[in-house]
Amino acid sequence: MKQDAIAKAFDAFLRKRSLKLTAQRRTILERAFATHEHFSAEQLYRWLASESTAKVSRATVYRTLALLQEGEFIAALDVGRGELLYEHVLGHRHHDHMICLDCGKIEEFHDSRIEALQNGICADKGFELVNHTHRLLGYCRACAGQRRKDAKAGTPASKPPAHKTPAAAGRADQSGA
Amino acid sequence: MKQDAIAKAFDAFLRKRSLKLTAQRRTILERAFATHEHFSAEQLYRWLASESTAKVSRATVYRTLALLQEGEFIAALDVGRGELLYEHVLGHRHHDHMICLDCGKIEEFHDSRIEALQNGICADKGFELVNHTHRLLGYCRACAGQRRKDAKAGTPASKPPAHKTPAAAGRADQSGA
DNA sequence: TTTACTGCAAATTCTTTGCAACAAC
DNA sequence: GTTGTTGCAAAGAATTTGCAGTAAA
Repeated sequence: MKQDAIAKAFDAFLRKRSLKLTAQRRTILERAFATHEHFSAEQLYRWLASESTAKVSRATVYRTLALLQEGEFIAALDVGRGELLYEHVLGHRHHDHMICLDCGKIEEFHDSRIEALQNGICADKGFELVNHTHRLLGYCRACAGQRRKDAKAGTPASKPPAHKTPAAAGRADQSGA
Repeated sequence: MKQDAIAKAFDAFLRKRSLKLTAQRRTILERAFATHEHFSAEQLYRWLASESTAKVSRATVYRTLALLQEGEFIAALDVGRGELLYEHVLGHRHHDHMICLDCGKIEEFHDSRIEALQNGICADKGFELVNHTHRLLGYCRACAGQRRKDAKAGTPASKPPAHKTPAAAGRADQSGA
């Protein structure tokens, strides 16, 4: 889906709710759809601060991301690091995520057999499914290989994930409960 | 699994890491295993504050919950309300969750066919699975029924979830991304 | 006695909000 | 002109942390 169509859809969405299409909203929409990575609010804010001439405040970034989420232009993903990541979804097929606990890499997967089973479960319980998140946490091929090597070489402990705030560590551990 | 066996396991866990079994830790462990509901750190803190004679500080509650999580005595679950909920897992079979967006009710489900498919996907990608979370968000039977009734009666908007902080609303919306 | 633990209050992190100035429509 | 928006800085919420005193082992 190209920027143009997206912009139009956003405009329509805003119009439907009697909201206004401002320069900031346009900027944020464009930047969000210009990347194919997952990004955080802070990340997007910094991109705009450094790349763009027009500056947008953090507050507006948060407010607009919320709006884009409501309109299902983007979706939020909690990778367990204390902050939410976003990805654009308009024009993309639904998928779920495999998250590497070491390097943070996110791979996407989709399996319609799983989704079918999921629907069956909901039907059985009379549960009206709105959406779902299915996260697989573990080590990507590269990191898994490295860890095996380290283990053999006698580096017993795993190095701490090269990531974010220690504060977020706990949240990451949402062990498949 | 009974309290006694659990206490023993905790003791062993602590001993293995040269940590000490304190009165506070014992109190927290017991209370966490005495409930069959999902609870937050704050909830547990308040339970202890009101029910128990020995008072435990919030900081210790957080610290001990983290410890119990590491030892896989309990697991954390993010229901998208800005705080983590915990449930004890020691001696319980793994399961996933269906979360009602209206009343907050949590139902558990388990489907080994899904887990098998999941493992297959990981094998294909060389992903070493450590754990997973599979959350189904929607409306439980009771709330779904109520909503249908409201809709017919001409109560077009959905009442706001009778829950927590508005701040958490955004996080809840992690639309199946 | 040594080493770890606790409570307190202050600090952090991400995110939201009140409000006055401002810009779409 | 209206009505919705922005930016700022202050407010929040959940959780963590430094430190001095306390208690297991």
